[in-house]
Amino acid sequence: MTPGPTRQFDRDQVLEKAMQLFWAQGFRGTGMALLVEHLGIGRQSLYNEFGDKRGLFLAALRLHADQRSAREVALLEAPGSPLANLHGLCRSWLRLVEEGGRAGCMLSNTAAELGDADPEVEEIVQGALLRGEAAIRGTLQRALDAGELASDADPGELARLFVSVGQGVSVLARLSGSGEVASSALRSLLGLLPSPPPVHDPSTSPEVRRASSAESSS
Amino acid sequence: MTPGPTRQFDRDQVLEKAMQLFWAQGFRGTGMALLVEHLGIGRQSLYNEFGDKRGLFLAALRLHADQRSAREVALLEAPGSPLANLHGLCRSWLRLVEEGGRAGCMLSNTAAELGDADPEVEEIVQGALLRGEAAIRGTLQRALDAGELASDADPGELARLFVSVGQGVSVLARLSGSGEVASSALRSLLGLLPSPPPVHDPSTSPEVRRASSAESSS
DNA sequence: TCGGGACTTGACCGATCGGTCCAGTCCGCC
DNA sequence: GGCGGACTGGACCGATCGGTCAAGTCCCGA
Repeated sequence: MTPGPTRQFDRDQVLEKAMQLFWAQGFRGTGMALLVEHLGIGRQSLYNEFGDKRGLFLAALRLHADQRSAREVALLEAPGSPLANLHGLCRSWLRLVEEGGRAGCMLSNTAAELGDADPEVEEIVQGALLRGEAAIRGTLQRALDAGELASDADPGELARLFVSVGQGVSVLARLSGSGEVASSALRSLLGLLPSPPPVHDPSTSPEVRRASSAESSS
Repeated sequence: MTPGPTRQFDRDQVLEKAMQLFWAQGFRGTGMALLVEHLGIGRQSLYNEFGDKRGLFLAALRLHADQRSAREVALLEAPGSPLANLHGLCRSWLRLVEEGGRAGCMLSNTAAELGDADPEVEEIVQGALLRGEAAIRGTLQRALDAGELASDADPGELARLFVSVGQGVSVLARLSGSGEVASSALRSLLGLLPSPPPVHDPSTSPEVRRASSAESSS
């Protein structure tokens, strides 16, 4: 139970690599041999640590879900205009499509591959999506309260639309030529929020830039 | 090359069953043994007919893509209000979620499982999505021309939003508790089309009624 | 009537799958 | 210094994978 005397691998690092492999190739598409080869951990140690392949996958999936939730919550609950934060979220999704190298989103990949086959997998994916939905809904609500949205907007339904588009975009991200479709969809989604981003205070990190506004931030 | 003398199986029927199995369980999740067991065809005949497992899968995927495209085009190009047809399309998606039994859409499942691994698979999926996008865009354009849409609506971007939502919804369909999210998203998507369904002639099913001004179609 | 070829059947193949066993190594602790 | 336990590496396991072989059956055309 204690870390043990001569552990030669870093659990977090192993899990991170496993996540990347499962993410790119799916559960069934990633064999133990390949995992052992790339994880920097012996086969037996792997089984000691995670039980079996499914245990490793679940741990990797939970890691991904947590990372993703944390990132989205951080984006959405950043100080400043809630509406601008929603734009930031969509931009981060877009970045995933354009730079993510065809990986898409591990949650949607997993749902598609194993969604109806493994209740525990399903629970993790569902939980992450629900957390995301709640965060988006909260942000929409704050935007509504701040008068940034049309007064008849429904944060609940809009949030679910956001989640669906996010999942759809990450499916499209797995196809080589669909980046344009995905970015178009995100643009369209943002376009239906009443007001374009009313914010770009220089205090936020300079990575959030749109081509439409001045881009020499530094 | 000719159909042969004593063929004991129906190719279309075999392909249909294969499609359902691959649809539900994916390519890697469906073994040859199970296929042979459920397809009503001997193992060797299967290989004679389709070459190998991948050949069978490609044929099944093409069948699915064609069926889907045909159904969507039929829905969208039906006589009557283009806007009403778009509503009909979303309703058909919703039906897939509610009654589809966690299958989702084979295109999105396949994209998630094999999207970046097999160019030919990718081409089929992409082609089907592009055909769907084009059909939706055309319908939106007709709706625009008929004055059913706000004059500043962009059919191209809206169509891509539709496609993305459709894919997203079919991912959510694979999770047990997400039917509500999916239906909410579709409702939200429809809600952003400027005018609620201007059609409900008593001949169509009366399930989609929103509190709005009754308007008889031409 | 009698090949010949399409089709079926089921045994069979090597490769790979996920998972286990075990001998050996190294460390902290008494 | 010696003991015990955590950890390692690699041989090894049965099961299953996708795919093939070969013998047998049946119909069509000559």
